[in-house]
Amino acid sequence: MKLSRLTDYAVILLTKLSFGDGEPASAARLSEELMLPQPTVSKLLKMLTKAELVSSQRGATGGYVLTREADAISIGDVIAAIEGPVALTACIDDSEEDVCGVQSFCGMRGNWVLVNAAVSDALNKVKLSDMAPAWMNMFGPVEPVAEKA
Amino acid sequence: MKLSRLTDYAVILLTKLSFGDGEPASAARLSEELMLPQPTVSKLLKMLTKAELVSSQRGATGGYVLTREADAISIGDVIAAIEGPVALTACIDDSEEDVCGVQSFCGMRGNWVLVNAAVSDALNKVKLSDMAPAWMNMFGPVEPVAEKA
DNA sequence: GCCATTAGGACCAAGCCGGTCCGATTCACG
DNA sequence: CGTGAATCGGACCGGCTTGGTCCTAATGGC
Repeated sequence: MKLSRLTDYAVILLTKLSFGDGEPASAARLSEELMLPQPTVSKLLKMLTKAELVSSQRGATGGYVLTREADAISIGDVIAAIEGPVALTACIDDSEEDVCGVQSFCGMRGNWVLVNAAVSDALNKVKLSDMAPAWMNMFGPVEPVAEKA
Repeated sequence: MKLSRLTDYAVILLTKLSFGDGEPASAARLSEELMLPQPTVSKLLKMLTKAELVSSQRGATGGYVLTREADAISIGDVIAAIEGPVALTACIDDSEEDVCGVQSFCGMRGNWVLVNAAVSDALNKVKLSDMAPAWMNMFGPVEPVAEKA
């Protein structure tokens, strides 16, 4: 039981953004500074935008910014944004009625909900701000990239 | 974020076994009574055996039996047996050092461990016995299958 | 010795994951 | 106000893991 690397990256991305100075950070910039594959970063930012964890600014000086404070974003939010809602068993969250051919057992699902809630709770307890340790300063808060000219 | 159907089936299987009378239940029998695909059931039982959640008895009157009481088996155990240990991020559990090309961020993983522990804990709190509601008696405790003759 | 049952492998189809691309949109600047 | 460059946005694709099937060998009861 593990979660995808995308989610891992997403947390890193958001953490990085939380150290920004409010100026929109471009996908290219983030990818470079975090040493992550560029297209993947773009895709992630896209997902996070759709989940409204970050807001996007198009155009020349565009980029991405967090929509909320780092302590208002939980790991559960990120996971939900990237991997979909936390639904341990199939027929928990929405629709999908005939997914389980074994309707007779669906009574058991009631108990799954408990497990589900427990996990979600655990996931939501940890905020994004908790993931950023001191060493994050290593990267410096968006220092001017002196490399092009 | 969801877990595989296999795990779901595994829980059903184990729950069913917990209602057995101690007599080994064959894979074919279980598959029939639970209306689950036979080969899949076999595969699952195999996995569960390897994880030592059930013990197998070969030969003519063979079958599978739980190795422990239902209240001594947690959902976390089952998940670990089917989907591998609960390791949310890549480089948490064992070896695999160069999996994350971004070594510099591994400091963040320390916090993942917390999340990991929280989830594991939540998963281990729920025992197999908690998943078996009253209606399970519907199936009856291994009543003689009167259908062939 | 025969039959039922598990053990363990090889094998295959489907779906998701991770990654790459190109087009649509917006702002800066002249 | 027009041009252009830089940005986001969505469509596309290969590859790998997952879910599921099958067959053969080993084992124990009868």
